[in-house]
Amino acid sequence: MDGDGERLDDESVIDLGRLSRSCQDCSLRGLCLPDGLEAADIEMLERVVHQRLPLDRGEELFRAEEEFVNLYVVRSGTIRTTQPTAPGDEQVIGFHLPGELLGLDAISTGRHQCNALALDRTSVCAIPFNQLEQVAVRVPALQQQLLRIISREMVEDHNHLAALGRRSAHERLALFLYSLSERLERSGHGGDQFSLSMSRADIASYLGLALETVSRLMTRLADEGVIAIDRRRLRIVDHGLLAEAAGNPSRRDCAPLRSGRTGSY
Amino acid sequence: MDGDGERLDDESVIDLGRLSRSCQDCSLRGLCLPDGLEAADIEMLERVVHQRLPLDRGEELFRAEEEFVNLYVVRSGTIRTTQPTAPGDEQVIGFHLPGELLGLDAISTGRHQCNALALDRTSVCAIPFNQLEQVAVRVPALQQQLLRIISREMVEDHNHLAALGRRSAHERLALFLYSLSERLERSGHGGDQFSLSMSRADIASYLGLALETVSRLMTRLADEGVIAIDRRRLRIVDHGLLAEAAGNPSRRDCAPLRSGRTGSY
DNA sequence: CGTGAGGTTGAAACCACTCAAGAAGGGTGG
DNA sequence: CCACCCTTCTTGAGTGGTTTCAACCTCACG
Repeated sequence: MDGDGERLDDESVIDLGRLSRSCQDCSLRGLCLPDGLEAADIEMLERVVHQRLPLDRGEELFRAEEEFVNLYVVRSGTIRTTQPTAPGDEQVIGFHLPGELLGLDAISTGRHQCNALALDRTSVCAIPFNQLEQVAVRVPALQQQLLRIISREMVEDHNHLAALGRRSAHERLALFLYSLSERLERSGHGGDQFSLSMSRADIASYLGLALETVSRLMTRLADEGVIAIDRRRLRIVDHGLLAEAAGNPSRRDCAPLRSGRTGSY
Repeated sequence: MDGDGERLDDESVIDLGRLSRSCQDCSLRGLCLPDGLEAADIEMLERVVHQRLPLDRGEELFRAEEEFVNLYVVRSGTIRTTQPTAPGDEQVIGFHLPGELLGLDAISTGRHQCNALALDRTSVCAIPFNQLEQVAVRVPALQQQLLRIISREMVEDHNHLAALGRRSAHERLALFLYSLSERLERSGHGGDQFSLSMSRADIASYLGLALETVSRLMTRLADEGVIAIDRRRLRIVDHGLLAEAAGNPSRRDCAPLRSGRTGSY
């Protein structure tokens, strides 16, 4: 409940000091709100952004129904957002990787709509939304950037909807791994080999499948030579095969990323 | 289709004159961008909004990949948006009823991401986005309202995702009819009895089901005394039963805050 | 070295899909 | 006005992909 407006104690500031504390220097600058802004504008933005204490695996960032105070940007780690459906049951809506904003769906009602939980040790920047709006009034470029980001989020939701609507379980999982790899690469991690921060149950919920189905298909993808998987450690063996299994998603993706070399090496 | 920048000829202006031509007088004011704005601000908004010639059933408002020029608000009728998936195949993403904005997902890339097609004779207001942004710079309330609307759209997408992820076909259809009824009522139509502007195939695609399944379940809902249906003419016989079949969606919308323990992960 | 959470694998059941045929409008031209 | 066609919708039968239920494995951790 509290925590949103908390002060950072000295210790944590020092601790975080090793990370870049300004948006200017942040390695995620190009993915985040500052993208496309002038230095002077970024400076105004910086003044309202503050870093939270890192969350441990399993800690909650916010819960549905809580008052909406901050938007958050993931700096490192992973945040899982879930939508409460029936009491005791929740649907995974998304996984938020470094550079990605979350909390946008709370703007409409002033209360969070979903639960946000750290799957890793995760650090985030908090951006008090009303302050952000005030800066945006004076910095049109920021306002535009905010809209662009929300719009991009919407496009991703629509792609996800299309996947849940028409694709087979096999395709869904392949598409999930494919886009996860792309996003990780974008945020600076190697996209070829990484560790899944989410459980099979999380993936299953996200893809609208049963946990066991995800498990089975994961081994099937491994058998097909598409990936190599050991518990949560994943390596993409053949990008071409993965793209194929995912239904060649490159055309649907908006970002004109260089198409990955499909070679195995 | 071009048409985005077209001028309204005299005839059409006269024709449309019978409808309220200003946002101030518009019956949808409370649902649309002007909601919450001062009269003076609405006036500024009005200056950039213009009405399009009504679209006939089956006419396209825009197509994916086209340059993004306008946002649109539905005044009357229905617009269906679809996302191209495989060549020759598309997934229905949403149905836009009077008072609802569309085109928001084009902001991110500057190109439309989906096809928008009129299911009825449909009239819309067009809002050139770059002009809207300029007005928003001078009218903070408009900027806030725009964000609120996008955010609301996002919440609806998430609800839809949750429905596709976990719910049975029966529940999905019930939920669809329930929310359709609610939205129609909100926009001034009677929510008890209305005509479905979309085909069974459209509904099926939207819900991630086969056309035949929708047809079967529609008659099943009728047999259960939930609805009465004759081709596209639909009447909701028992709201309580419908809500129940839909999984009591009202509780999710305004559930009281439940302060939970932090997640046992 | 037990314990438990997370993951894998198997067998059976089921829901929704596919294929297929037929019914019911709505429109068009004669 | 009727015959015809075409689209849309309904209904049936059979199939299959996914789920469910259940047992077992494996590793991390106290």
